[in-house]
Amino acid sequence: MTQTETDMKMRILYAAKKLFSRQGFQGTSVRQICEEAGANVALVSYYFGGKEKVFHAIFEHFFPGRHLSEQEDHIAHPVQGLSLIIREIIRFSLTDRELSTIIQQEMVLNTPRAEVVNSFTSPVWSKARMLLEQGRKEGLFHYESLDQALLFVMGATLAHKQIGCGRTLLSLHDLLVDETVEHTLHFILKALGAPGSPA
Amino acid sequence: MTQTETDMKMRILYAAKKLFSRQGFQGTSVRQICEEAGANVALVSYYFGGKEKVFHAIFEHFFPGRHLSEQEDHIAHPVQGLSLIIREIIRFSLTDRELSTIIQQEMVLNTPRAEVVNSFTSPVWSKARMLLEQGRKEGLFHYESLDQALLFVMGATLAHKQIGCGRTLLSLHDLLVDETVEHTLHFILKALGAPGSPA
DNA sequence: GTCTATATCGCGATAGAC
DNA sequence: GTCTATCGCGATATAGAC
Repeated sequence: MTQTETDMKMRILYAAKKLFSRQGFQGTSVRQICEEAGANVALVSYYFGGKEKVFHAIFEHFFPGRHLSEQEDHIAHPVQGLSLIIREIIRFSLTDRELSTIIQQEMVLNTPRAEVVNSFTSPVWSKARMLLEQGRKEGLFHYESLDQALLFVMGATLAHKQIGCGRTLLSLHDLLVDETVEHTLHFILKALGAPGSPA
Repeated sequence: MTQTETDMKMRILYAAKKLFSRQGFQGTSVRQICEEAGANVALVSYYFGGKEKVFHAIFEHFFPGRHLSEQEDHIAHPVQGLSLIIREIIRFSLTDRELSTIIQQEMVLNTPRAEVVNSFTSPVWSKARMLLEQGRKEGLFHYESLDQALLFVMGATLAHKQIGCGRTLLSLHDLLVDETVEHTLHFILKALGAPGSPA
């Protein structure tokens, strides 16, 4: 793999990631990607073997693979463990907004590609579910239905992604990462009745 | 407008609504819509004047126009008012899942159509924002940032829509409307420190 | 009001020159 | 490794028969 090959491959990858996040997979043509990357139309086939393969390549390249799953094993305590997961998810989705938008798009549209995406994301939520359940047994969390609790946590955690509609409703248009993380975590822990959350 | 015209128009409308929600606007062809509706391919142009117009027609037909905006005026009390809004939004999005999915899709993909959608949905959230602010002044809600609070409320309210990924994570695959409404509301009010929410 | 047939377009992918 | 030219397909939309 020469330097120029890597270079052009990566430029296509970045261009595709950008355009997919803004227009969706279906709404983005190979021609557009190559124009954005300054590459010839044929190079997508040459380097990746098709548009679909570009999508997969983006994922394998940019998804923060073990970043979460390694750390979370170290934390067995429900409150701290759940907090870590939520923190990392928000941090990721606010840092690589393009990739997290792509994930959301595939989920919402229930694409064939969504299953691949799911295989990356669902282990994390599965861990969150475990911690919620364990935390209730230990008297740290208070809720009626585990399903409803998990649903609530997911919704609150991914709130900022759902809000294309709210952009005009918010006075600050660019969310500060740390502030968003802390406030969201605060709301969630309070809702779950976790110890240490002020009434 | 004859009965047969209305009939076929509506059949196309229902077919399009169904397919748009499952495959997205771009992912659905006029041919598919007409096959689903048992109509000829040319009838979409004849009745509506194009695929895009079908989308708008769906919206004008099925969006619960005044259903919310009328009622909410009657309630000035922040806790009760916000509760009503949240209740109605969840109820709507669980009742007409097709339309609410379409709304979500257009928002996420940031389509030109999203702006139209926004004009229907944003007044409701704007009211919610007002009630949040007013509620804090009256000492009923407790939060630091109004933006972050609104964001949280929106995320939690629309949680079930965001969760295509969670389908395998939940043990109950069909959410009961009333149960979901009550639990979500409970979580939100507790997170906001509203009076009457048990610690 | 509904049909067939067709015009026009843009897509993804590739063969083959360089 | 990169280009041009083109193939084959399926899309929307419409003209015109019935």
